[in-house]
Amino acid sequence: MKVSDLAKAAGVTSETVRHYTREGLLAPAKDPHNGYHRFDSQDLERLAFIQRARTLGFSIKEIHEILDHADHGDSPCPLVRDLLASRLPQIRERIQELEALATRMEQALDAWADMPDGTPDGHSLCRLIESLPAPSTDKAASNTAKEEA
Amino acid sequence: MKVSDLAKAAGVTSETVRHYTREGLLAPAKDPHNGYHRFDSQDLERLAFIQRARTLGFSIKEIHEILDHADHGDSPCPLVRDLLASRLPQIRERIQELEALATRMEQALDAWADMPDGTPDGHSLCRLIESLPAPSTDKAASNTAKEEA
DNA sequence: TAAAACCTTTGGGTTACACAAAGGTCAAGC
DNA sequence: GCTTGACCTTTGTGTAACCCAAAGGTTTTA
Repeated sequence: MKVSDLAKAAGVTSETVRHYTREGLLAPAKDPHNGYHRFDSQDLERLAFIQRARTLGFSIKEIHEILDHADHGDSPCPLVRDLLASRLPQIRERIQELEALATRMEQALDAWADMPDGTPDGHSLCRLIESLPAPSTDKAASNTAKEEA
Repeated sequence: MKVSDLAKAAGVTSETVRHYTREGLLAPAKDPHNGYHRFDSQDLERLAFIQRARTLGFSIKEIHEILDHADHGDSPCPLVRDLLASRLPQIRERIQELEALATRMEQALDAWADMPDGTPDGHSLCRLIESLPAPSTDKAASNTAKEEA
């Protein structure tokens, strides 16, 4: 199989396949004649494995470790369990943060009715935002607004 | 105030202040003698505004737009409302995804008891992961495992 | 056989900073 | 006055997981 064949079979883009290949998660043979990558059914299984691991929240680097273990004949399962166990509370925490964020957003929208769209007057840019509680200046806390695309 | 003074007053790092300055969110005067940035109380207010906006999930680029509106004498409030309204459902969706992720992780951990830590045999890397449902190869769906640090 | 479709590698873009390096500045103590 | 340490500047690099464009070779197809 060529790149796009594998990509289609797994439901990802060719770019993703190339990315994993660059990162060493997939190690296809190369056709000596034209330099094309040649993937086989094992690569497809491996890619399916990667996709499943991604749905568990594992990073590419972690999946790399897991695959390395397996490639060395060691069971990666204990590693997988440890990673899951340590990641789960972080996910829960992240959910809490996002729920708090959603709540703040809703409250802000609800508060809209009670506040005029004041033109900035040098003291206020947008009262809606300025009426929020000040983010704690405490180093320890505050991880509230991490967003991704 | 110098960089670190402002940073301390707002509870952020000096690097963050410099970052916002580079990005144009803050526009301090420069001491012609030594090239040091000079921030005043308005910059502190502006920085506090930025922090509050961040807690609402706004990106730096969005905050830049909001501030530009205000700097031009226009009320940024309608913009803020539109951004909030369009972002909120995305946050809700993200929460759903993370909850589904947490559930999968828990189920995986629960399933541990029923599965041996098999050494990889060429057919199975880690049965725990391979027993997961296959990620849909459907282009439309599937955005399950976006993680950040 | 020529064009369409696909392959390769290389390099840049995305987010919001953190961090290191190289070099100038400033406050304090001796 | 001078050394030292703390702080300032700009510039460049790294982060996560890809996406996208460019330049140039290959394969397939009409």
